[in-house]
Amino acid sequence: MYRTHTCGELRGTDDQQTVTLAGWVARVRDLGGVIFVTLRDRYGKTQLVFDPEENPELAADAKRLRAEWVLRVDGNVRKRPDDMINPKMPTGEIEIVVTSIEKLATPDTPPLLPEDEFEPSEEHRLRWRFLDLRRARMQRNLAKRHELAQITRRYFSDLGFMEIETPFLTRSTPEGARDFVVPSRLHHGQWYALPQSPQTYKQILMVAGYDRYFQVVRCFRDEDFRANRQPEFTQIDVEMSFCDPDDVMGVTEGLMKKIFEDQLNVPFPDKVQQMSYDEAIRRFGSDKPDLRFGNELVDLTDLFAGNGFGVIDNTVKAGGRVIGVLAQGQVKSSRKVVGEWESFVKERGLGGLMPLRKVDGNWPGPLGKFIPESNLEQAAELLGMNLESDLAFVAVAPAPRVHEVMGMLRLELAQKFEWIPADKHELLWVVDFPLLEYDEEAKRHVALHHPFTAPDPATYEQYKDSEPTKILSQAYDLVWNGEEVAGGSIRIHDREMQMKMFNLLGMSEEEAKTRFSFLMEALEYGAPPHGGIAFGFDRLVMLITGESSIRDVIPFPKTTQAVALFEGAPGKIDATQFRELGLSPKSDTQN
RNA sequence: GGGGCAGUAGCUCAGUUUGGUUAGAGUAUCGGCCUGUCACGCCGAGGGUCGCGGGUUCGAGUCCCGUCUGCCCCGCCA
Repeated sequence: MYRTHTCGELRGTDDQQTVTLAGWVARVRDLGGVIFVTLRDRYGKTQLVFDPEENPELAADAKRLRAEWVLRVDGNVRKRPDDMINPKMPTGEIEIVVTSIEKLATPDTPPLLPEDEFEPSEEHRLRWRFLDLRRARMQRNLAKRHELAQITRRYFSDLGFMEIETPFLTRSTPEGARDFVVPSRLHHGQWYALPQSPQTYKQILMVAGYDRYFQVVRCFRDEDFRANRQPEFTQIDVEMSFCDPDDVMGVTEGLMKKIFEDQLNVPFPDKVQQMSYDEAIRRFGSDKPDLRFGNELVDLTDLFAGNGFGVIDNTVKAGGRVIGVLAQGQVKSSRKVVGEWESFVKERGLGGLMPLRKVDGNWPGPLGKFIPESNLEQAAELLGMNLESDLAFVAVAPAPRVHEVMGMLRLELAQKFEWIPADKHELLWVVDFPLLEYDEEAKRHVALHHPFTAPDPATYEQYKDSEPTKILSQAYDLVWNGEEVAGGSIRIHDREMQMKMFNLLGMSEEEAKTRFSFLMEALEYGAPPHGGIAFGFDRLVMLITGESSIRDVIPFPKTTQAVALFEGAPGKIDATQFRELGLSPKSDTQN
């Protein structure tokens, strides 16, 4: 038998028991006589003791133990004297008086010590992932990940949802992110694509009558990566038939309530507030506003325009807006610091940033030069400024870019000056998204959500032929502390409507039929009204564990260059593989 | 695609501003001492392609150019 107990379970009440433990050597503390060894497994750590007076041979052997050796030990549980209890360890009341050791593996010095005090670079951690994953924090994170998957499956199953798998080898579809593609060996010149999400499959499952579907599923997108964006990531994918947005939102809130109450011990709001996309952009410059702090954007256009300030007047005439944001307590910011904030917005496409503040009874800077004092005072009032202590930043630029950038500034200021309370949780639904936006580069409309999102009927009728970007959609995003944790919509279930949507996206009937044949076909044969949502599973786990990087909740993540440092992917393939696939490598990429 | 930061001992970092003797510290490793530690402590030793390539210079970890890797931001990501 390798073990009778794990390294995390023995307590004072187990005193005198004969036990066998197995695990990794975390530390050896050789005091010259008595030797302590901390043994680790994923359940915890337990202290082993070797006393040379009781067993000199065994103690001599224990002296030679090294970090990360794998041991099986027999021994007796001994309750520690009161003054030697380690209150920081769950097993701190006891230790094991070892009677025999079996060394199951005696590795050389490892390149990384998986103890919390050592924090190697991320590159190193990813290169030696199997060692890094031994650390307690990573084991806790992956345990939380497992737990959330279990909660999810239980929750949806109890509500009558079925988990149904959908293919990973599917066909490439236009719209949306770039596909990862896989060459076909049996059909040279043909390619599979890995799904960006199971979107079309879950809609087809609705047509097939599986009226409540969910799946914890991997999705793949070949775009440029960032913090918290991986080429493959996991979604909790949900779809239901005969539902309106409230049904989907209700089901979504139910899972969030479980997460809040059972995982975070945070009360869940009776009613999750809703905010329109338009309002979110106007007030926070973002479609995922962080409501944990104020400093809302304030539109100062009416106060500042028309006073002979050229930049403002000209920009406003061309449709721009003047937007201000409060920076409390910052009235004394130096010219240099203000300049740094200006660089921040300039890097994001604004022309400049003007400080608004009163110093020694004057309003320094360009605003004070052109804008009447009463208007400046009204602006300060609207921004909620305390003129003794506060500063505000003002920018003028075309909307909505000015809102977006000032929203980024708001977040950056909040982070820098620590305005966000650590224990606060703010949830909201963002609704009434535009259905379409105009893509200047492609010279056509593109779907804001995806091309299967149902339009809001009223605005559709009103604007379909005149101003399609004013059509709203039946989409909804759940935002938690400024992070989008779930997003979904009611889908188009009518073939004609779907065809009109493709037309709005600049696709001909023929094109739509070819590219979305299977969906169009399904919509022809009795599609129920349906809708759904998808949660970003990795992000949820990150928020639950309190981690700040998605990579710390994914066992084998990729770098921002989409490289797997541990396995070494992507890698070359050999000439035979090329031949079988009917492909010929460019000379410089062949082995 | 654009920008920022970083790369020095197995690991984490200092040294780069202002070029100049033998590149340091902590930790890990090895040796010695130590009987109640829990990041044990003390003494000592070994350990370096200063990411890589080129350039400037009498002399480069330090300055210049290029390049690779990691992280972060903008764009992108329905």
